[in-house]
Amino acid sequence: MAERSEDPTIKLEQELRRGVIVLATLSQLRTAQYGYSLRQALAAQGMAIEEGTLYPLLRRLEGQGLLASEWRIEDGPPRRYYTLSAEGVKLYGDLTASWRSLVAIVDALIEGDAFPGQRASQSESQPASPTARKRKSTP
Amino acid sequence: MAERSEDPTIKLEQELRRGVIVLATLSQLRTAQYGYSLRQALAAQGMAIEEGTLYPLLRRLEGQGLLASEWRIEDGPPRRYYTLSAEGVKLYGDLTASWRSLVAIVDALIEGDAFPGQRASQSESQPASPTARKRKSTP
DNA sequence: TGACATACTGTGTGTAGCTATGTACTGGTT
DNA sequence: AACCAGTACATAGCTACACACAGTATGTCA
Repeated sequence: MAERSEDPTIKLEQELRRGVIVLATLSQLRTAQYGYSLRQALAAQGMAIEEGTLYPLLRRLEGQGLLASEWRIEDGPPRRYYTLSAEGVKLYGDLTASWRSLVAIVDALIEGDAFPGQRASQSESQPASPTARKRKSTP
Repeated sequence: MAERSEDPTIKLEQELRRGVIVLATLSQLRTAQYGYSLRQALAAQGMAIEEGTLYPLLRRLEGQGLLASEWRIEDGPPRRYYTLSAEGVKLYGDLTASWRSLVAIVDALIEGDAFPGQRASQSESQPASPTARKRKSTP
């Protein structure tokens, strides 16, 4: 035995969260924050991120020119504060738009054919025909 | 050896989509489908998935006991039809719930402190987390 | 007979989160 | 002073996975 991680639910939920980690991070960096406070702020809102994930992420985003950082000395130890760069602001806007359209698509998919129990919001826009797609007209 | 998109936007949007691929796939398998038709159905609803992604995914999910499959011979070539197993149905329910709570969290984050541009006013779907956001860590 | 769409399989690669660990400073307690 | 917990950042190895880029084979139509 000793079969670990045979519960796919956890892994898949992690995968779900994985995609939005960057978006969540950027959303908090509209005001300057340092890693530790950022992590606490995210956790307080239900979006916990491990240190080993967050710190490399911040450096990666900075390396891509999306964040700017600087060391600041206050009373405590030196802290590296991160903020969105101009490029980061633009990307954040793009990502937000992508997020909204993705939510619309997925919501439509999971409510596609009636599923009892719960409903989330409106989903009207898809005239998707369930059958009759055997033929594809191509230019 | 082709350097693909140095544009981080593309990559990050891919990461966004990555998490929901399983959820989208499962949502369509409440009725039996084979890979190719599944792929077309998803693409028709705005959720295109590459073959090299979808087929291994289906086998992986089957290996985890979430899907059941069988070959069927009809007029065309043999097709492997997939459907949700009992376990898959349960996981699909769990994942859907996770998805909804994630959407609520992320929506709260990106609307956290007013950002000009666009807003999604009618997305008050979940009364899930009336948490005290606007947390500000001030040392 | 070719050309193309259909339908599935396989391999390689790059990205990236998670766990675990290391380093260093701070403030409080004994 | 020595210790320890919390703060704050960093790195290494492991793992999972989406995608590109092939292949293989069948069906249909000009």
